[in-house]
Amino acid sequence: MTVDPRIDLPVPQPNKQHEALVSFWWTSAMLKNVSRRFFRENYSSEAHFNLLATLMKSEGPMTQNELSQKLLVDKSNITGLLDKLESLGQIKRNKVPEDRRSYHITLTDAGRELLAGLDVLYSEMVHKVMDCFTEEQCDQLVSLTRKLRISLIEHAS
Amino acid sequence: MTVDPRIDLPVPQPNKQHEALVSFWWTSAMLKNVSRRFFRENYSSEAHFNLLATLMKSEGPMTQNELSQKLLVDKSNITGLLDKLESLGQIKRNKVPEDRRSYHITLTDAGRELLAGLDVLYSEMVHKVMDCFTEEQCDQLVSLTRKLRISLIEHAS
DNA sequence: AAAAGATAGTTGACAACTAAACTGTTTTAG
DNA sequence: CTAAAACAGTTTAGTTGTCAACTATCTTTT
Repeated sequence: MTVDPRIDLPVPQPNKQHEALVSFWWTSAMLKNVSRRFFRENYSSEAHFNLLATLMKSEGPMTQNELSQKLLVDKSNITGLLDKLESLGQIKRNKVPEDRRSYHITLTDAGRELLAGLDVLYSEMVHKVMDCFTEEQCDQLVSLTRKLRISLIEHAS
Repeated sequence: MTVDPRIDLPVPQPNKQHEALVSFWWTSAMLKNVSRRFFRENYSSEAHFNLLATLMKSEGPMTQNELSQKLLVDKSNITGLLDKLESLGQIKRNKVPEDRRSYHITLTDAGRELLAGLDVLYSEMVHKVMDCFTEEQCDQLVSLTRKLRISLIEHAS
């Protein structure tokens, strides 16, 4: 029984700041891989789930541009994603009378049902993964990552 | 002067565990975007830099398989990446006498020079982004992300 | 020593994403 | 009021990555 080599960083870092950022990056690569496999097993994808969930939880309809900003992806990506989901009958593009350039995107019943199913599995997964974190640790993680977001926006946007 | 909408999470989360994981995910998406732009401005990419840096810091030569595991990407991805870097004269594939299936990958002088240049800019960037974190906060981030890696390996691999 | 299985790397098909150029529509400024 | 600028969404081309099937080599089992 050996220790998984992915637990510790691939190379030593020159100082604590580097170490913290690389540790974060490294973990996010792992989360990405886990997440890809999880959604793949459930015949979906991270982008798909996030899109449906964002639509579900938004108050009022969203435009593609708003979705693009919320989801931190390029708007051209949203176009393609919505094309697919529309053809699967999970969302609808509704013309906006006040602005003929835009669409209001809404979930169909099929979209809502699919999301409901995925949400159960997703919540189970989150619970399993995060169960070893105390409330205080969760709070710390939220606050540290929020700090990092602010810094990223400030120094690199 | 309004607050950047990317600071706070796109949708409210049902509990602290969800919030922590989503906050982490969200931040990692931002870091990814920042990182892509940073390396693109410097005529490189995250994958490119990570590969060179990993080779540089390894003791002894590495095989493609080892690189693939260190970098958490598929081995076929390493093949393509190395093809490009080899054609740019930044790395060399050296036949391994003891195992004729493998190559030992080494940096060329050109590769080392490029990396040295990138490393300066990268370190500046890390310093700028992480300067608002105290040592203690860096430690916390390292320890929380390490914990998350362990949990991800345990519950989802 | 031979057959079966594992491993290193490559290939090809594909998925997810970006960026830049484009179309059509709306807003703003002279 | 009209020209210029900004904006929403699409298209196209290119990048980065996966996965599965494949070749060649090495290891294990018997």
